[in-house]
Amino acid sequence: MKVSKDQVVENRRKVLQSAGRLFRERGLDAVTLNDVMNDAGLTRGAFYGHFTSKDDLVAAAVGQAVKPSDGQERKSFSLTVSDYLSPYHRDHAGDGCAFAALASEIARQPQAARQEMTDGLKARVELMSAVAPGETPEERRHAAIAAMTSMTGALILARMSDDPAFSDELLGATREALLGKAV
Amino acid sequence: MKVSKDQVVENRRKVLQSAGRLFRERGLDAVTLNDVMNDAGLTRGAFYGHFTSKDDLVAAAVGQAVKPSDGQERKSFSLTVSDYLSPYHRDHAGDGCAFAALASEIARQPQAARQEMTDGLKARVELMSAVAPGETPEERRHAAIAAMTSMTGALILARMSDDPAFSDELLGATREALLGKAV
DNA sequence: TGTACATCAGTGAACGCGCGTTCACTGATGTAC
DNA sequence: TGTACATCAGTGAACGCGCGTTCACTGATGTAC
Repeated sequence: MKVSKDQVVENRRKVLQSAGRLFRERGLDAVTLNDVMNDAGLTRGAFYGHFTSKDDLVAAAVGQAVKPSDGQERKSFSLTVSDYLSPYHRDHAGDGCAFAALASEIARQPQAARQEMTDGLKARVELMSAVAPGETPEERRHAAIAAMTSMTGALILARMSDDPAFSDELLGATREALLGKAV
Repeated sequence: MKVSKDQVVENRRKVLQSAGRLFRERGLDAVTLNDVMNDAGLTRGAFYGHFTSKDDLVAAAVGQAVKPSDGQERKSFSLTVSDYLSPYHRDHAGDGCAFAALASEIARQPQAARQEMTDGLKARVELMSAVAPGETPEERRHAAIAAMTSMTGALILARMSDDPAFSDELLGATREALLGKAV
């Protein structure tokens, strides 16, 4: 049955939110359109009213997921790093960093999704450059990039490891390298 | 038709090699058993004489792919980092680092594959600790881990980026952070 | 404002395809004598 | 060493399943008067 215009907007929002969470939790291929639509409270057939294909959904969901949430840009460098490399973040991929959860798969996706994620990463580097250590803007930007690549790699490898102590060690050693032993 | 015992061993080796390369190039889900067997010069039906399932192949291929090749352990720290973060490595995933290519997907695979990769990562950290900078063994081990997480993250994000200049910048800034500006 | 009707978002069954997996068969290997 | 036959790695057709996608239909919305 037809629904109100507001409901259409709300439904699309729910689909994108469900897709963003499920993709980050289980990966792109393991999540079916049925999974996404049911999670959003709709049925399979309604999908093509909102998106033209699964690829289209992936690109839109990634674009949404890499958009920095409010408040993120206000955190200090050391707090950003500590939160990112926390066991909690490792164990909750669904509402965590989209780069760590999806970058490998997005690398093999069509152009649209890659561009969404690339733009999101550039924006994140910009934000982080404002709080990263360094004397000059160039130094701060490079420190921001190095921090992003370190954190993403550490989270990915920590999630892969099936040995909890080793997983913790990966996070800890990476945090030390970025912040020094004191923190 | 039946083949000689030597040929059986050789065929299994070829299948593992093809799987390792194709998985790293295209990801686990995008590679079919048909792809792997054809690449190895065999047909689909022969697969189950060598492995019990695709999951079984994934675990075996990962175990093979993370085994350090000869000569790798003899490289200096700075050469290891420079080679790893090179555009060539970024653009040739098939015979490159299995952690960067597959860790995200292996995290969602059954126990066997995760354990193979975790053991491979532990071994790699050990090897790298021998050449990593630091005064004490603990410092060198932490430096080795920090280098591994940085390099893996940088390669993954550089492969994802659809902007070549930005991709190069990710590699370069990470290399500088690990080796200093001089190198 | 109230009513009649055209619109169209959502439903759920159906389709086609490609995948992992199975299996009856083939014919070269390797063993028993 | 030579020969007959049992073994079994590989073949390729077939199966069943689940996926992305399509479509005829439904019924609430929102517009025209």
